[in-house]
Amino acid sequence: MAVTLKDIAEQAGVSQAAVSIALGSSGRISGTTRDRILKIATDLGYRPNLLVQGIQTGRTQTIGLLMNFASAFDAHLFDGIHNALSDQQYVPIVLCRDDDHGNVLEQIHSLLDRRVDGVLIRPTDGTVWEDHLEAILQRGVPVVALDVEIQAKMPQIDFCGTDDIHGAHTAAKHLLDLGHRRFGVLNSGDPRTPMSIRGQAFAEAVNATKGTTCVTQLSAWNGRTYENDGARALLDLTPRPTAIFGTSDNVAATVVHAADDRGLSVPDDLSVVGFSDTEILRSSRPTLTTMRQDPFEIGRRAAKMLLDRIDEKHNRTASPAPRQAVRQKTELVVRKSTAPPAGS
Amino acid sequence: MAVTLKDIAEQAGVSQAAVSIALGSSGRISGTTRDRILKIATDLGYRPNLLVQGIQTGRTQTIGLLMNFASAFDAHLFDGIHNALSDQQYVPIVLCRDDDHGNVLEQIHSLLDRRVDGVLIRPTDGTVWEDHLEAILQRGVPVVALDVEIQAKMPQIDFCGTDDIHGAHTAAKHLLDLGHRRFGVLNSGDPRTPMSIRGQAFAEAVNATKGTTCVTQLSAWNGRTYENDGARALLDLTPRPTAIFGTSDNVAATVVHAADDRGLSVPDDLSVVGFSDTEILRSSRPTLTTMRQDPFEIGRRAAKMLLDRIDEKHNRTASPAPRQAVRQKTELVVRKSTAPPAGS
DNA sequence: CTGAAAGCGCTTACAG
DNA sequence: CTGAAAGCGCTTACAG
Repeated sequence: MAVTLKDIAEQAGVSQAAVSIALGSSGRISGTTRDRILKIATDLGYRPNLLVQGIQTGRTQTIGLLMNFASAFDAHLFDGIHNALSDQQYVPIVLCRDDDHGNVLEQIHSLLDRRVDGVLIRPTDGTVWEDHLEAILQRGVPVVALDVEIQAKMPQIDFCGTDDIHGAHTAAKHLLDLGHRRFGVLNSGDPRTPMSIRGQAFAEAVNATKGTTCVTQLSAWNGRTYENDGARALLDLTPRPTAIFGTSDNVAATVVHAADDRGLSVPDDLSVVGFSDTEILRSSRPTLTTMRQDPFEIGRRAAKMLLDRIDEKHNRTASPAPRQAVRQKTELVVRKSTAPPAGS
Repeated sequence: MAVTLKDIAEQAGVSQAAVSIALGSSGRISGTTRDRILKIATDLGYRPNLLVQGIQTGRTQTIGLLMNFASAFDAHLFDGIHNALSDQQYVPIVLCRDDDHGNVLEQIHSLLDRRVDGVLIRPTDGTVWEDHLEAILQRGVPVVALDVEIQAKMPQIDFCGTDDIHGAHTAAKHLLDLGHRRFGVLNSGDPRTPMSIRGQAFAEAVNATKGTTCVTQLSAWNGRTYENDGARALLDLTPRPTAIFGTSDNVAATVVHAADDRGLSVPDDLSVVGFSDTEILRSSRPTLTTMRQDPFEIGRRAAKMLLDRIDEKHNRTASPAPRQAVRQKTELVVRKSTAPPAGS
């Protein structure tokens, strides 16, 4: 069906090996025959079979991507990854946590069986990644963690994500500078997630100032949205916090809504800070003060790190570079949801 | 490195072909040796090389997926696809429109070169898909269109999406029943998109009732969010519409915001209906009346249709089934953004 | 019922 | 500088 090297070889009157070499980069074939072969290949619409090349060269130009999609943040992460990959003719096989078939190990094997050159993984949910990653590392397949750092900082696994601690400190400073002293933090469950890291860093930062209080609440994630319960609990405190740090824009939005339900005005009665600067919330009322992340750039950078590792593995020149952990800085975006506390 | 059939054959003292047959389904090997071979395979941790199997059998257990991610709707679409695929040990190579590398044809070749068994495609943006799809169809690779129907209804391309016309009619009926007669429709650019189809169907439905007016406006999509300009233009009409149909939840949200900016109350001064029932907007204020879609089910169904076509192709029993076009019904969800017009 | 051989479409040593 | 051969790890006719 498809055109093969053999077809070209027959038309050109040379061996199949000669065609393979002519089409390859290692200019081993004289200019004139080479041009002739190339022309025939083009005319016939030749396309290499990447499966065979993969077997032969040990490179499939394919990576595995393990991540879930829920928000616009995730979408941008993917766009960045896709952008870096397509620059180098790579494509991703994308697998996500599936409630019915939660077997991560099987997914990893599914990637390995297809001989992916590397794996990009966003290690969310409670999975014990350290165990599952064994299979990948044994095969010598590079792995990069995306957005969420793997708890046991394995020396073979690079990381690319956000400087959550710095971001949370900046948010804390913003609110402290405005004069706030009673804080609430709205967090999510898993201690490994960026959200938790932010929440802890925020609490540390405000606690370093005398005369402050800071109460942390958890917000339940039902798989699709956050519940309002955590936000309500914070607003029911006596005395009520004057400022609440939402560890993501989405939980921050639940605070705004809960305040609205109680007739509290943001920012007059309550200041709210989010984290991410997701576009979808840019039109929220009031507009949200937040720490801007650049998920596209995180995705792009992470994919590049992975591609570099893959190259490194094939050009066995020097010894491999040490583990890299890139943490991108966030930027404070002040909008209408923060103000000095009432009566200050 | 990896365990091969040869390794197993040596340990078992049989030929490599025997191992291949023993591991396959066609019980051609006697029970006792077969069990022995299976045990050795398990002990050695044998995993088949799917690249080789792909070359050999013509099936890679891999499909190509061409779609962009932006909203939660897209994420659910993907979840549904993933769910159906993983049921059958399939994985998707996911490619999306990339502003810098917009060459769809190259992406298609990139999939074909990797010998995907089928392609699932969401034919958004202005691309002339009919042309690009040639390359796929020539190879005999099945294609299913997802969510957006390809304009020229090619007989080889199945479709799975939403019954937009029925949904728009239902929305129109809801507002007409409430007593509205002056309508606005907020739409998006491309006439092939579901949004446009909904807008037209809505206008038709209300125009079928005497004494109604219906003005359509376009809302600009800046690649990440919708601008408010279209919504403002509708609110500036004299007389102002009493009800606006947003052809997606996101544009409906811009209407609510624009109304808010003008001090108009929803639903007292203005009724707004959305389309999709995206979770992220369930917490909007006021909560939005909308036509609920089930993107998970659309994705799942579309992927199943594709897998069926792939099977059909390999089990050349009967002649192929005719083109299928599945349009899922939507459900009207009445919330707080719709009410009878003022003064009625 | 089982083994030896051919073949899938390439690349890469190895001879001339 | 070029051709013929071997090999990647499988599956599937084809002989015994």
